[in-house]
Amino acid sequence: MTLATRIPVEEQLAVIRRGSEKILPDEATLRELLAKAAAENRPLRVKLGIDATTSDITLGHTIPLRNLRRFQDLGHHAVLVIGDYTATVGDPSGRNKGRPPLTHEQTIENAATYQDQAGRIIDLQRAEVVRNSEWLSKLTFRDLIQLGAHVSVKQMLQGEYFGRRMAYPEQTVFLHEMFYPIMQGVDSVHVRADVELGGTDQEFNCLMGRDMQKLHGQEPQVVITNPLLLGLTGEEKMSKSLGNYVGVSWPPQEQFNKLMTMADDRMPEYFRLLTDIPLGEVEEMLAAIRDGGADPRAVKKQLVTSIVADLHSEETARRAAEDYERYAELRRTGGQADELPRGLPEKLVRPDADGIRLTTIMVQAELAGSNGEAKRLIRQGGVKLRGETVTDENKMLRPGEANGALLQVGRKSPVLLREAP
RNA sequence: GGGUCGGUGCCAGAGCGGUCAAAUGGACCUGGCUGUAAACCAGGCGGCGAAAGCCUACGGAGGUUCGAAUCCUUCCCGGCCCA
Repeated sequence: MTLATRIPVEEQLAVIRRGSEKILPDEATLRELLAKAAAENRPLRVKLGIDATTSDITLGHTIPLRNLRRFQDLGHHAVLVIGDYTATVGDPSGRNKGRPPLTHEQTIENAATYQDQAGRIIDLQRAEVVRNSEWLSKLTFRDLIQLGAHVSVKQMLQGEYFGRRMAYPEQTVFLHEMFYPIMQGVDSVHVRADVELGGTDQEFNCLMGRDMQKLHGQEPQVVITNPLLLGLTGEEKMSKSLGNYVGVSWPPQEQFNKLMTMADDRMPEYFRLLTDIPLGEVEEMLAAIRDGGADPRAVKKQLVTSIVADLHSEETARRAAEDYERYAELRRTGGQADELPRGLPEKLVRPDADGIRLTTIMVQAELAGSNGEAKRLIRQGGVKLRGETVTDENKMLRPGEANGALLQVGRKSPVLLREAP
C-alpha cells in the first residue's frame, strides 16, 4: 500500500517520464504532488479514460495503459474509466469529421471486451474500473447549463481541433461535440483524479478536467500526455482504419509476424514506448546496428519478443519467435521446411468424384475473397501447392490429391489441407 | 425557410450522352529486389464464368433516349451564403 512512500520521488519521475510527452502544467507540480503523496502516505489516484468505440484495441492504446501500469508499480491507484457514455457522443479530437456516435448497445458490447484487453497491461485486481455512464447519464440539462456557464466557447474554438475545423469552409462543428471535453472533465471530478493520462490528442480534453475540478473545489489534476504511436510503416499514427496496426487481442503468432514487418526506423520508438527494456541497453543495441556489429533482424526480434511477451507471456513469445523462423523457412524454401510451425491452420476439403477446384479451396480457406481474386493470385504467381508454384488458374485437385498438401498464398499464413476420410 | 454548389469504387478525386467496371493519387494485394523489414521497381485491384460472355455498380425512385455516371422530374443527405 505504501510503496509510493518508499520510492524516491526522483526515481518515480524518471519512470513516469519514459512514456510521456508532456507533463502539465509542469513537471514541478507533479514532483510536488508525488512528494505530498509520500508525505501523507496516500497513493495518487491516476485516471485513464478509454472510449468504448471499438471492440479491438491496438498497440497504440497500450501506451497510456503502460503508463498507468507504471503508476501502479510505483504504488499508486489506477482508475480506468470506460467511456461507454462518451462514446455515444463521439470524441471530436484529432478528426476532421465528427466521429459517428454509437448506440448504447454497441458501447456496452465494446466495454465488455475492454477490461479483458486492458488487463493484459495493467493489474485489474488493484485497479478501479468504472463506466462514465454511471454519472454522466444522471446529469440534468440544468447541470449542463451551469457547467457551460464556466466554459468559454471562444476558447474552445481557438483550440486545436475545433479551431482547425472552423477554419475550413467545408467542415463544420456540431454543438454536441462541444460537450465532449466537458464530459471528460466531469469524469475527473467524479473520480477525484490526481493525475490524468492520455494521448497528446487528448491534451485539451484533459485540461478541461482541471477546470472542472477547480469549479468543484478540487485540486486540479496533473495531466500527462503520451506520444501517439506511429503505425508499422509510413508516417501515419497507428489506427485501425489505416490498417497499419496490431491488435491487442490478436493471437500471439499474428502479432509477432505482423510486428516483424515494421520499418527499421520505428524501432527506437517502439523500444521506448512498448517495452521496459532499459533505455541504455536499447541505445547500445541500436548503436550496434548502426556500426554494423549487430543484425537488425535479431534486434527487431528481441523487440518484438518483448512486446508479445508483455501481452501474453515469456513462454508464448518465445514460441512465437521460433515459429516465426519456421514460417520464414517455409517461405524461403517454398514449403520444404523440416519442421512445420506449430499450430499451422488446417483446412478440411471435400472433393467430389471429379475432384475440387483449387480456387474453391482458396476461397473456402479465406485465402482469397472471391473466385476471381483466387485466379488473379494464381496468375500473379502467388500460389504454391506442395512447394510448387501453381500456374493453371483452373487447376483441379483429384480426390486424395489435396490430403496433406501445404497451400501457400502470398504472405498469408500457409494452410495444411486435409481430406475427409 | 430562401438561394446556391455538391453527393462517383476502401479513401481522395476526374468524368458531364455512347469507345466507362469508370482517368489519376493514396490504401491494399502479388511478383522482383532485400535482411524474411522498409524504400524502390513491375503488375494487379466489382461479382459469376473453362471461355465467350453475362450480371451488379456512379445517393434513392421514376422519366427522356437506340443508348445515361453524364439530360429531366422528384425524394433523401451534406457544404456555403442569406434569414
